Amino acid sequence: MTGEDLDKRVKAILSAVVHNYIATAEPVGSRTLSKIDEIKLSPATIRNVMAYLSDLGYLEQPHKSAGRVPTDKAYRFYVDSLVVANALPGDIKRMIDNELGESSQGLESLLIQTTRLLAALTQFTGIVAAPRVEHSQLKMIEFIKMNARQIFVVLITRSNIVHNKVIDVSEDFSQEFLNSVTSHLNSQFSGQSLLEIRENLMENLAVEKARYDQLLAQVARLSKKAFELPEEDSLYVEGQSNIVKDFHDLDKVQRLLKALEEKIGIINILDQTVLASGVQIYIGMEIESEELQDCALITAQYGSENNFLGAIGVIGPTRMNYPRVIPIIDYTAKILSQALINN
Amino acid sequence: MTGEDLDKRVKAILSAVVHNYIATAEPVGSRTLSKIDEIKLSPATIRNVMAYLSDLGYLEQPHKSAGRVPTDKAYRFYVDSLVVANALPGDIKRMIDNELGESSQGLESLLIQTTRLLAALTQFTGIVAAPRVEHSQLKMIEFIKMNARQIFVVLITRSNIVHNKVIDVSEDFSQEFLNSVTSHLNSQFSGQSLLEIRENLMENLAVEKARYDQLLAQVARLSKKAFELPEEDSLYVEGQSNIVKDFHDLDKVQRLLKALEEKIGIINILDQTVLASGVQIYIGMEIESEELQDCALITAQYGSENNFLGAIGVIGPTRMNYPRVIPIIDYTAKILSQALINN
DNA sequence: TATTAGCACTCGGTAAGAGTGAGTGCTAAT
DNA sequence: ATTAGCACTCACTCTTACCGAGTGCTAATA
Repeated sequence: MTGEDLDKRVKAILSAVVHNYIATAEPVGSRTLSKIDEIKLSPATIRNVMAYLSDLGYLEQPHKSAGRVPTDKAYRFYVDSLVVANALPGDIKRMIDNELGESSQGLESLLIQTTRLLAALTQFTGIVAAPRVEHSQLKMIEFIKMNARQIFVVLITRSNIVHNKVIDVSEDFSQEFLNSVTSHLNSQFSGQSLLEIRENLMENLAVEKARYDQLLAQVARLSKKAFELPEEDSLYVEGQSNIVKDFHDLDKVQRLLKALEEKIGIINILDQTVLASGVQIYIGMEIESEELQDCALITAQYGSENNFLGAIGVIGPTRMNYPRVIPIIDYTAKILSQALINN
Repeated sequence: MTGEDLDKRVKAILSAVVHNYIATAEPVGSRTLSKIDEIKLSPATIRNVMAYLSDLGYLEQPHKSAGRVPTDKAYRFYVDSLVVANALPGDIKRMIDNELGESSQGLESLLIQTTRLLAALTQFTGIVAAPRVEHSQLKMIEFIKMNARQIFVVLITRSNIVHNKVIDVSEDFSQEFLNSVTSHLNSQFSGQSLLEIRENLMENLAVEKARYDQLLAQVARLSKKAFELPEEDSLYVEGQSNIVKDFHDLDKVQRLLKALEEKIGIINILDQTVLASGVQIYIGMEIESEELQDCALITAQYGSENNFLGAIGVIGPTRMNYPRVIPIIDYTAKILSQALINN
């Protein structure tokens, strides 16, 4: 990304600054580095290197007589040079296993639990994007008549994920009739993605209309309604209160909370994650959202190898402890995926 | 509650202090009152009255040389003396009608939308407790077989509210068999509350066990699982970011956010509301929760006359604008109730 | 030639002191 | 019963001074 190829010693100092800043949240001075580190250099030498790193845009000074603070670029370097992520401590592993292992809970409560778990383990804000409906493949659909005007639709995907909703109808269909419609839909569309089904149905609808067959046209309309997609994929957010710890500016806190409430911006970012594989890290300006500056987003997709369903992650300050958080996200995504497959 | 019967003039001054404090969030001094109000009295006289009110516990001074601030007791007096609530402005009325009027959305999204609406209109934090399952009456139950080990249960109540979940079973029941079970359950239990049904089933289970009839015992276990209640009723919360505006203390903000995350405490308070009728107001210490001090909670139940389902409300600072907020809660609850009945 | 010691300089943060003003309680006059 | 007058309180703001961590630059050193 940035063509710079830094000297080994320069890299060591940059890493040390980032490391120290993550630990203390205080600007790092040359004296501190000279003392603490195995980089046996005098403060003066370190100052030279730091000035160099400032020129390259890796470090910043809050004001002239203060130590250095890492920029987004520095965090990016730091994260990229973390070749080996920390191993996940056994007790945390066990916590994740316990929380998500016991199955027999519905999708929704499983995802909520995952979100809470992420927040609790990382002490940041946990986010989980629910599986996207439109690309999932139909396993079966079922209609249950509620009353003359409403039908309850249950839709089960290949991944055993259940979606359901109520649709309004103008005609009073009998349950027997509904059953015949569903068995037809099941045999015709089973295995196709909801998006494909929708397209097929649109064609059908046109054909039936042309035929002037009242009943069939009604069935077509009914089916179309049943496969209509929800306006908005849902996002679970937990642990907002952790934001207060990390940002001491009330204004900043409010804008972050607002951004989390609006959800849509974050869903868009997570949508990218679902396509990429493994743990993804977005730092500061790499997140295109205005409000999420000074934040880092660590995410991973979940689902099975060839069928990724959604993404999980945490949002925290750019100065979060990456080596600690990354393996948590990674492992949680894996266990969640398993829980969904076993489902 | 407090036996005090205040002089008319004293009441006027107390009201004026509360009113002014709600508007400005600044401690109110005697000079301010003497100027602004139609109470044509000198600051000195007002000071006497204020000293009296301080003695009775209606007013407090942040420090000796500051104006007065209302206590919870003062807000309680103020709210109780609001005989006539403000009429709700037409445009707000229309907003509520528009947002909740258009039906054909599921229960969940309707409740979420209500929560958001409350937050948007009041600029405080909106909360909505979902209908409590256990007291609702069964209209019909339906089993859909997902696979050999899992069954999807749909449960529709008299109020046309749909609950659903996945249950795990050890036996591989056929769909036909499941249908026969549901038709039996429907005919036997339709109209009973879920709590009653559970009790009946427990008896059944005992009887069947005694009979050593393998199949019937299995059916009994299956039915029992189907009617098992969710561990926790759900609470929707929106507009947390508004908290930051009203509480300038970071620590306070964090504790409030935490309390909202935990939900259970707030659900308990709302449970009381479902039993009482009309708009309920809880001020400061009247809420038994530690974290919700300095907060007021305005709530109302929703549902039909003889069958209340849940409660809606807002949480804000005790110095919220009660005359403005109360009618919003009141009207929103009414429209939500209608939307659910029309459903 | 790379490193370091030395030094002048910067500047946020804290502390102390003074002045301001909104507000109070009390007393005496109306 | 009400009010004018007055001494007093105390948070807030502003100024001043000082401290110290940290810097950049230059000259000495290995």
